[in-house]
Amino acid sequence: MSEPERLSKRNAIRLENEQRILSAAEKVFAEAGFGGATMQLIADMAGLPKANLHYYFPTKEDLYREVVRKIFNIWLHAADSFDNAPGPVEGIGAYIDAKMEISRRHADGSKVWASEVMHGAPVIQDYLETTLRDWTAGRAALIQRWIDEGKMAPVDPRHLLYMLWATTQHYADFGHQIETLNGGKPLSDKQWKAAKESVKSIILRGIGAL
Amino acid sequence: MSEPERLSKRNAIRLENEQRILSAAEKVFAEAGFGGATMQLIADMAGLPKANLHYYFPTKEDLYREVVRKIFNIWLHAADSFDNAPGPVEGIGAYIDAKMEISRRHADGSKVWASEVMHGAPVIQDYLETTLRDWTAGRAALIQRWIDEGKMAPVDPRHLLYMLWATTQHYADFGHQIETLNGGKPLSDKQWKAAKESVKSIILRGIGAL
DNA sequence: TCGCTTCCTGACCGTATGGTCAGCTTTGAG
DNA sequence: CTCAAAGCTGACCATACGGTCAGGAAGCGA
Repeated sequence: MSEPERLSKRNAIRLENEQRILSAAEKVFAEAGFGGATMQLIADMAGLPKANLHYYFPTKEDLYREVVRKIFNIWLHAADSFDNAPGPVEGIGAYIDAKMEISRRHADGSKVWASEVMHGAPVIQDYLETTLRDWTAGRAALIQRWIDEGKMAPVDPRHLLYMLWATTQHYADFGHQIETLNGGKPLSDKQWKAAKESVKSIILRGIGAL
Repeated sequence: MSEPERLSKRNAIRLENEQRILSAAEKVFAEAGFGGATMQLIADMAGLPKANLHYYFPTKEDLYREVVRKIFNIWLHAADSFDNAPGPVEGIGAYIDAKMEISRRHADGSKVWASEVMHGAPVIQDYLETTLRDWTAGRAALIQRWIDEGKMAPVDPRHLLYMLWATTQHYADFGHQIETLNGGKPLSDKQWKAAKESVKSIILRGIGAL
């Protein structure tokens, strides 16, 4: 995060293994939930002995917390799309694009995040009350400004944000359902593009920004 | 389901206990997920000895399956709002109302459903491939008809349906997040009404039906 | 009342899981 | 080259969990 990290063999090994473990954990937690996931399965998937997992992450909860933290940061970063936008069409449009891309590229992480929140956010409640609360207040204010400037219809900024989160996240969390309804096949590139366009056009028109 | 069920004391006891168990199970599964839920906890919450649970529902999976089936039926029933509607404003509007009400009244069930789908629908895959697929095809056709009749803009019916599911379900599944962002308090009656109106107005305007 | 069925439950069991640890190997600074 | 620190792991442990079962209590048709 801060230091450039001299790449000694030790550091390389550490990074490599942590990465393998986190990656495997994300998948297993997404597929089975926290309670259903087992350290043994994560270890197998990472190609390491179980005891080695506990060397890097002392407890299952520590590992889980790290996975959640990781996706939360990706999630927050998508907010950048919002900034420096002259109006809702660019800002919200870019945000939808970014979040749809996250749903596609980080489907497992998204599921872990959804699961965590659904179960009452036992390990990231503090993030919700600080970082997320601030983030939300900031964006709501920005949306309100756009409304005041006549760039969009007077909708409740909070509910608009919830709608953005819901619609984009849905393509990850309910991906299996969508896939089933798509004849059992994952959405193609073309279909993903169509999904993005659908969401954008309905919402942007819905808030009177088009 | 079929017989009027003579209400002998036995039947009464059976119904009462099954209800208590299903109700407790819904809550526990929603809070902890399938893997994290324990029969002991469900038993305690239902006020019955654990062995009694296994008398009514032989395995944890049997119990879980029943909980999922129950919410799925409620979910499907909301579809009735769609029917006999002269156009999208009435049909989709009523559907949003119905699904928002489900999110409010059956938040636990909604979470269980979401969890089930998120984890690949291990126990209700067949429902997705039959009942849900048919349901979706029917509604998509209805929406297409409305488009052809010029009652709304030409949007992709599938993605519109996904959007309806996502936005309404969000208020149940991510209820904890919304509550946190609402100062830690559940949405009031007034706020729920505002949520419904926000969703309806954005979507109906978004599909050019207003 | 009889006798069969349903309902109920404490005690028990096998297993899987999260986690520990002693002792090994590898790395790299001095 | 030395040796302390970091990395690694097979074997092990305590616990908690899903599920079983023998045997008792309650309901109820005849």
